[in-house]
Amino acid sequence: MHMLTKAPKGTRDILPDEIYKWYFVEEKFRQICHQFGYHEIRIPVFEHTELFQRGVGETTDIVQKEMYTFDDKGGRSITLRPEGTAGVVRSYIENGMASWPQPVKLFYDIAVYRYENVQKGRYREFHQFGVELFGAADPSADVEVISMLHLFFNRLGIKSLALNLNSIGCPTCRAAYNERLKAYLRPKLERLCSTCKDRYERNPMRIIDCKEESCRSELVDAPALLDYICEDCSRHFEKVKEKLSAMGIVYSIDKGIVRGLDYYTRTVFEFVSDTIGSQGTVCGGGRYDGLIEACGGKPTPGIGFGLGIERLLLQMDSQGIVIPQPDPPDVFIGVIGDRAEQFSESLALKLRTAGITCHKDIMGRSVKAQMKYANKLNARFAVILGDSEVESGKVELKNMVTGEGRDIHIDTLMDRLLKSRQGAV
RNA sequence: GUGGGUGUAGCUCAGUUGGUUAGAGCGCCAGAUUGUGGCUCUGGAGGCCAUGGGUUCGAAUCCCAUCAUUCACCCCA
Repeated sequence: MHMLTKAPKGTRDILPDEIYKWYFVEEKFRQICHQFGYHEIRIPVFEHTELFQRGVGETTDIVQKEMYTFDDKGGRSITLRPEGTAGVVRSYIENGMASWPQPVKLFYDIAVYRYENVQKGRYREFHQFGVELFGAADPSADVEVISMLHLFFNRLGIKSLALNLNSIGCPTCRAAYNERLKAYLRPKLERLCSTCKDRYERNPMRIIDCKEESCRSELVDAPALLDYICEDCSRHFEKVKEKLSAMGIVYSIDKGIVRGLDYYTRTVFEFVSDTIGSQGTVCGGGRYDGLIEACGGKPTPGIGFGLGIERLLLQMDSQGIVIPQPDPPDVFIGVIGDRAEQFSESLALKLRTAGITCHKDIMGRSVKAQMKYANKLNARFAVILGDSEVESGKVELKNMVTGEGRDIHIDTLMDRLLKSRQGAV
C-alpha cells in the first residue's frame, strides 16, 4: 500500500464502530474526576523541547531516544508531548496556580507521542487519562489518588489489575542510597553492560532496573532502595500502606518500580495487567515533590498518574466486558416523489428539533432500497412518505423490530416517537 | 536499535508438484411485475497477488532485496 494511503507507523484511526467505547470510558473518567474534585485542563500538543528535557529528565529513555523533536520555522526547538505532567506543571507555574485555593487538582485526556517500536499495547501516538494534584504533601493525597483509580477500575468492571507500590525516597535519602549502591557496584563495574556503566555515574538507581542477564546476576544482593529510605520517607510510606489497607485496597510491594521519569519521589505505583500482552502497565504514577521547583516554580509537592487508554480498552476487551452501544435512530423517513421530498425535509427538521434521532433518504433510491438501508441503520421505526400520505395526512408507522405497521396521523408522529422511548409504542 | 512471524478484493481467507482470463464467504450496489427491510435467489462493481530484481518456456507459488505489518527484547502508558 502506498504511503499516501497508509497511516504512519504506530498511529491508527479510531473508526465509528469503535468510538462509542472511547466515549464510554472518557465519560466515566470525567465523572469520577469531578467527583474527586478535579477540573479538566487542556494543554498544547507541543511544548519547548527544554521543558521535557528538564521535566522528564535527561537520563530517561523518553528524552534520550523517543521524542518527536523538530525546529519550527522560527528556529525554536519544539517537541510533541511524550507525556502530560511536564506541560501541566508548566501551566501551573505560568498561570500562577500557586495562588489558587490549594490543593490544585487537574485532569486531562490527551494524545501523546513517543518514537518507539510498536507492538501490542504500544503505539507512537497513544492516549492517556491523567491527573495532577499540586500542593498536598500528606500521604492522604497519595491514597486519594490511588483510591480514585481503584474506584474507576471497579466501575468499569475491571477486576484483574494488580496494584504495585514502592517508595523511591527523597533526594536526600536517595543520594545516600546511591553512594551505598555505587560502593556495592564498584568492584563489579567492569562486568556491567555499557548502558549501566553510563548509569553508574548519571543515575545509578536505574541499574537496579536493568534486564541484562549479566547485570542481573551482579545485582542479586544489591541493596534495595526501599530498605534505605530516610525516616521521613519511611513514615510517609508506612502511612500510605496503612491507609490503603484500612480502605480495603489490596496492593503488593514491588521494590523494582523505579519509574522512568527522573523527578519522582517517595510513592510510586503501577496498575498492571497480565492479560494484554507483554506491555501490561495500564497505569503508572507517583509523587514528584521536586518537579515544580526544578521547572522554575516555588517548591511545591505534586502527585499524579498517567493511564493508557488503549491498554485500558485492551484490558476490558480481554475480560469480555461489554460496553453499551449507542442508541439506534428513532426513525427513518422514506420518501417517494418531489412533493413528499419537500414535506419530509420539513418533517425531519421538526423531529430533530424535538430531539428525535431521525434519518431520511438523501440518495433518491427506491422504496425497497430505502427500507434496506433503514434496516442496516437499525432504525426503530420507519415511515414512508408519498403523494397519498402528504394528501391524506395518514402514514404507516412501521416498527422495524416486530415488523408491525400501524396507520397514524402524521401530526401524532412526533408524540408517538417520543413516547416510544419510554417503552410505550 | 535487535530478533521471529506474516503480506492475495473493503474484511476473513482458499489458491494443488510452478501451467490459460486469480477464487470463496462476508460487506457494498442493483434486481426477483404496482410503494416496504430482515430469509432466500440472481447479477454487478471491486485485485499492479506489498514493491523491485532474479530463476524459468511459464511465477501469487521458488530465490534475493526493500517496504509494510505483527509479536517479542529494550523501555514504558
